[in-house]
Amino acid sequence: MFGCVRGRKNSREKILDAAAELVSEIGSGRLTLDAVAERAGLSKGGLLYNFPSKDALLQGMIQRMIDEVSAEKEALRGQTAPGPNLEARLCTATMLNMRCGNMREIANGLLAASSENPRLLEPVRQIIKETLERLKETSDDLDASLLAWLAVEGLSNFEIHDLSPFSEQDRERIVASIGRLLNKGIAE
Amino acid sequence: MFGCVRGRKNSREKILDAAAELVSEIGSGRLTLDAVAERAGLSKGGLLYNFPSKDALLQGMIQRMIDEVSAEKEALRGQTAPGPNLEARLCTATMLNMRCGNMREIANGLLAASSENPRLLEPVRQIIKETLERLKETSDDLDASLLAWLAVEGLSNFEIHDLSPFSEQDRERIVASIGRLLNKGIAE
DNA sequence: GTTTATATACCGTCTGGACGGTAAAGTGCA
DNA sequence: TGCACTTTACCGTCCAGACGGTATATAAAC
Repeated sequence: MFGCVRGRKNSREKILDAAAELVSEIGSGRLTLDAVAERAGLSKGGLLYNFPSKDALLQGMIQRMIDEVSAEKEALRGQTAPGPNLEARLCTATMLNMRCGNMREIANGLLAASSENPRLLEPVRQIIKETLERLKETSDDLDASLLAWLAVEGLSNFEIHDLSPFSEQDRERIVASIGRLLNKGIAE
Repeated sequence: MFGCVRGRKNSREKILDAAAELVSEIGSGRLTLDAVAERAGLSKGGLLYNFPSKDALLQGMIQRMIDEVSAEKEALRGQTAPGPNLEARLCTATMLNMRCGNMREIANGLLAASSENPRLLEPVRQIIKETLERLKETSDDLDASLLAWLAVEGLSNFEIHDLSPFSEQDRERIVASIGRLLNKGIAE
């Protein structure tokens, strides 16, 4: 076909998958190059060829997360009904949707990065800043948008750390009330 | 005088202080026993006498955090005006108050623990579960209480990771709207 | 009240393994 | 043949924990 099948692209993806899996299995602090290499079906040398250092690997993980989240968000943008606080509804829906599947991996990767080297979170910081700016520009009810955003962040954080005390019903109720908040705002 | 000045009680506190400081200085993943010992003005052997393993140290850090937060909360209980959703107002105020000072240390310790060994978060999980139960039992407006709680969690998480995009004004505005949410609920 | 015994608190060194990273030697496609 | 990619073999450092030892305090025995 086109390009090399055992090419760099392919290995990189396999490595990032392996790293993400491992982080959610054994915890962010225990991620080692040896383990990633083995899981990815590659020698350590091969891993270090693709990512010349552990920092580079973590950076790669973060970048992929960012890309995935923003892809998910843009995908949702197409299917979201118009209405008030559109941007906030997109942000919250994106996070809430990704729960099953890669959400856990994503945020665990962030943890891995920040426990190893907080500076790696810089791109994330940037995204968050931009998100706030967009919310400020476009929200019909900024208070509601910010609260909804933060609540979803809080919920996600609970779920990431396996700290969530909520039943499925609880969660649905919360999601619904976030929706109400974004549609109707705070009372008075 | 009385007793030993270099008693266990004293050393344990010094060690926990040192560990908390270090975590917020160098990051949760880089905490080593040697560094803690040196910072605490103690040999490594002495450290390991007080906390027989690194796990035990992390556990100690978590327990102290829990105790501090709950003390802060009870202190606030005395000075909080009666009104709707009292428990939620206490939870949120506790978190929001502790920001300057030990809040950062506290949550960084949690990070250290969870990056090293996620099981250490079990006591925290328990606290969260209990908090939810109390909120369910006592809230006048459970939806508002949960949203407020989660929003504060989200905000705290941003601040912990140095990810908060909010200016001081932004933050005040958010705190105010959380207050309004708890007092007046979601519209309609 | 002095000796003996035991507990408490701490020190400093050592070691074995883990882990990040390097470098030379293949492998196979263009 | 050269280039992209990978393996194998290795190095050096860091670090948790073990261990043997010390000094002070408390208690018990005589």
